[in-house]
Amino acid sequence: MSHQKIKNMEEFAAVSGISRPTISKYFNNPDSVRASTRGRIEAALKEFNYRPNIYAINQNRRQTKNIGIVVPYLADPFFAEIARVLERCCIDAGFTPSLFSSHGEQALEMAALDILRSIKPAGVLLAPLGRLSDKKHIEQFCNDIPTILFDSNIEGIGAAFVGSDNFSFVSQTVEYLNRNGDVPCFFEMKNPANPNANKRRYAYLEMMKRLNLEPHVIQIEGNGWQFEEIGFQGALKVLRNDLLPTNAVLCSNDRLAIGFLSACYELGISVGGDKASDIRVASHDDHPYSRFTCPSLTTAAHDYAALADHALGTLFELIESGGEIGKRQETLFAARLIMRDSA
Amino acid sequence: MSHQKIKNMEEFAAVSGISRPTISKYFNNPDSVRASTRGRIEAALKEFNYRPNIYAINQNRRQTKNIGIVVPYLADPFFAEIARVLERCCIDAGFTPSLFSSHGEQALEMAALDILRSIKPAGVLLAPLGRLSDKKHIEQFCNDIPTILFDSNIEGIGAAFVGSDNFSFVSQTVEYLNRNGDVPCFFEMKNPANPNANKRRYAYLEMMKRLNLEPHVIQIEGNGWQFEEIGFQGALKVLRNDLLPTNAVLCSNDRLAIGFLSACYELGISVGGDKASDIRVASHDDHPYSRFTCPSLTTAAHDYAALADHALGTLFELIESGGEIGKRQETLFAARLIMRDSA
DNA sequence: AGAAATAATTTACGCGCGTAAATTTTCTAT
DNA sequence: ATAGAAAATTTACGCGCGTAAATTATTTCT
Repeated sequence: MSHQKIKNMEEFAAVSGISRPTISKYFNNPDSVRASTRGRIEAALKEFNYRPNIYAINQNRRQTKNIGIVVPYLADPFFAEIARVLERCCIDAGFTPSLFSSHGEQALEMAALDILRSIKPAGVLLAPLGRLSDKKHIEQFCNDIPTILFDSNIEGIGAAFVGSDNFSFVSQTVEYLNRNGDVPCFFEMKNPANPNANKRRYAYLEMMKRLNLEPHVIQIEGNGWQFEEIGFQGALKVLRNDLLPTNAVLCSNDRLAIGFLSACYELGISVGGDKASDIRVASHDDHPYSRFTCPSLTTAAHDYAALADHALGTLFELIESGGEIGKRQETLFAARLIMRDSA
Repeated sequence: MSHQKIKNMEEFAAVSGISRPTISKYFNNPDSVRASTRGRIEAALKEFNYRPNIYAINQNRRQTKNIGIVVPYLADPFFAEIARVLERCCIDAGFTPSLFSSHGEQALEMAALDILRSIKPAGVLLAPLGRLSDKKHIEQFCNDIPTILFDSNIEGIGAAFVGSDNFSFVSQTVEYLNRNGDVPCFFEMKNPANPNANKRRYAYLEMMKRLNLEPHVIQIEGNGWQFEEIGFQGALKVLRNDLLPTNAVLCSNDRLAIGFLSACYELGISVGGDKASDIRVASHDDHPYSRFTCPSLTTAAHDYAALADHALGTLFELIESGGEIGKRQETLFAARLIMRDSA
């Protein structure tokens, strides 16, 4: 049964029989006080259930223990998953993560950064919207607050970038599709929001050149983050008008592919890696649902854990070094090919 | 070009030529100062770009402007979507939402509540894990902080509950499946984490009784929040062993249905509302991807906006009334049937 | 045991703001 | 123009904690 309600550190110091500055020291770093003292404090803590006021702490500390995480679109399971891993790592490292989603809108990305500013985070992990981002706004933010960009790069902005090696992704899928003689065409949005999309197109073109094959890029209309719908509508148009130049389709990302497969199904076009199927489809990202598409989707997987580890590791270095980390580094992680039924 | 950096409200008061208490008043409520004064403050604000220190504000205010939002599993697009709507409403109402995901784990749900405690939110919207929740812990939290439960009810806990009328969901889908003579069987997890699952089963049984049909409940193994995988494996087992009692399957939720459809595809079982198909499948939730399954999924849709509106409306009332709102109310929203190709 | 090193205590100030009371200024209505 | 109301100012205190300096107590080592 816990005793009277403890109001502040002063009172807690009184009931625990330890001076307030020592209590304060303990909460900053439990190991900074003698073991016997620590024991007495923790005993009192059990009995009285006191927690320091986080606002008073953060007002006075030079640095908060907050880490901001901003993703462009949280309803995209890819970002939900990466956010989950990042949050966990932050907590394990003794930081308090704050998660924000830009929901695909520039205004909300800016709003998220403004709120982040106000909570004075020790550091921020930002996956920018990409093309829609207000780069000046982000640059100003990065000048004031230690920030590491991930997933979507903006040249020269942020202390570092951690993302995917898009060439690794595309080279593996292209090679795989081509392994038994199919010529892959590339299916993407005409105006992709995410710069990875452009990198993937370049990688596709480069790979086709290396393989001495003629490249075919199919660019569909559509804006925003409803990629499945965009892929679906785009695929309907392409398939109905028989605009598919080859019988192997490489989608820029899994969400487009989900729409593409849905359109194939609707039109009665069989998809699969076997000879009997009309076309083969592969993609990139290993979206959590790519296992459950019909047919299951052959794709290239991110290493979520490695990406999260490295991004946070770099951020912690940055924080500890007081915001100086030397030259801006870009780290890219390779893909792992996931072979399923669609190709 | 902005002038020198303003450090605090004192300095901002100096450069704007207005007294600090008036500035403070302005930030608490811009309409509480005379229009001419407001104009001068906002002019200075443009020029100097000052923002009050949020920690100092929250330390001294009786109430923060924070609202906590906790969902059980953010990688579930249903919760991602509802969180998105809730966040938006909070911001529009002048509050600062903080989003947390329990990631399907009791420990993380408790951790989220503990962090929420520390930021002393004006109110909290909590969608509990359900069966996995530590009810005592949640109850204690609700005793201290104005909290409204949503999606998943815990009897008697929280100031109010806002959720779905599961009978409305199930009655519509059952009736629809039965409209041309099919007898729907009910496909669900044996140990569902979410209490809605149980309500849906009861609703199914009740509806079958009313229609004078024999009910068939298929309960599959599996734990956790990987519903698609659980539905997929469960469906494989059921379909391979020919355990399907009828040719119309009503899944408890769309994520299970996504797995079910994937299994059907893999086994070459045709799904659809037409005569030629082997079975019909329907479900509940109108998951963002249910439009893109193969075939597209007939389901019952939530009214996200109404749910969010009402939950936040109730929370604001609760906050304004100082935590007293009278009797605990439970509000349930009806479903809207979405007819697609799977049934 | 005593000296040196380490840890805890006492004392005191400051962080940036909310807020209350008393006073002065400005506005509104007659 | 003048009284009364409304708004702004002045003054002052407190929130809960970080943190620094000086002092005292405790531990560690020879």
